[in-house]
Amino acid sequence: MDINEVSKASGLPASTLRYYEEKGLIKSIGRHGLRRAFNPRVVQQLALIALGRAAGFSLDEIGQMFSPDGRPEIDREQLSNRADALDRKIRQLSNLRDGLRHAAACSAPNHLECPKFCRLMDAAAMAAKGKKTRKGKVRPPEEL
Amino acid sequence: MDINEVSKASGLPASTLRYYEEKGLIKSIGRHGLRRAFNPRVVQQLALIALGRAAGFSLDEIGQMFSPDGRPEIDREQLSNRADALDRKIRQLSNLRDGLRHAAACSAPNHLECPKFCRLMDAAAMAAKGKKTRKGKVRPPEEL
DNA sequence: ATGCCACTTAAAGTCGACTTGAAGTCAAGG
DNA sequence: CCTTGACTTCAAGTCGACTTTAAGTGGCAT
Repeated sequence: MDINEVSKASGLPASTLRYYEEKGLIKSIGRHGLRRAFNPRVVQQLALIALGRAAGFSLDEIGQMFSPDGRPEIDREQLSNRADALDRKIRQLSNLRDGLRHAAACSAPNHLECPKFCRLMDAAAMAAKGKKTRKGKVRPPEEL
Repeated sequence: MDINEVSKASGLPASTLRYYEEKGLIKSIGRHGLRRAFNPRVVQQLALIALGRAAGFSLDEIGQMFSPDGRPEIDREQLSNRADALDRKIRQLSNLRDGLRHAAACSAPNHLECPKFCRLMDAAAMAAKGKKTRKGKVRPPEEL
């Protein structure tokens, strides 16, 4: 597959594919002249990468989870830690969601005066507070 | 409260507070010489802002949710949309977590060949793919 | 009155994840 | 053979959310 085919199949712009290759997340299997040739497997790899991004992992972290040939082969403890981290995040987002849901329904003039809202928000905030002033950005990379 | 007190109470560095004020997310209620003076209410406002960030809102979006004086007057529909988006994300992350969990336990040589892993990953990927924006159609107001 | 120093500002820097631009290469069609 | 244009590289630019830095200010203790 040439880069354009992969681009179409994966939905990612060619520039991103070059960038990912440069970063070592994927690799091309050869060249036709200048042009990269990709193994079709790369498409599934890219799906996995997108998934990792969606889960909030950085490209570097993803690079460490999947060997460049696309096989997820990291030590099971790390895998398990990731799952735990995800679990905590899920719980936090759940509280947040409930808070938003309630805020949308509740008719208190000021949400800050609604005890239910405050309770839910406190729960969500609590989970967020757990981590020390890490300087990572919380903003999710892709809209899901 | 001076900026340092707010900083301690909120856990945010003073530089961030100045930045937020510059962006119009919070405002100081006066000056003592050069130094900003804050109303203690700002601490709760900051908690709300942190929450908004955690929910995936940008600072600009958050800025639009608060009336100029800081009272949350959020459009309920937007709130509800965001809750829905959060919900989809939570489901996706849950699948991902289960996938990781399984990968940590499963002893298949290559996870991509494990049907259970693939199934979970597909489910997670599906959630990501489902909201593909078709051109020509009005895009829903939410975007997480 | 003097000097400390926590605060101030404006501007520049950082970081991740890309995107864009300029300049070059080369397989294929005319 | 020559042009075309999709690809290439490398450098620089962008964006959001801050942080850092350099230079300045002014309340307060001495």
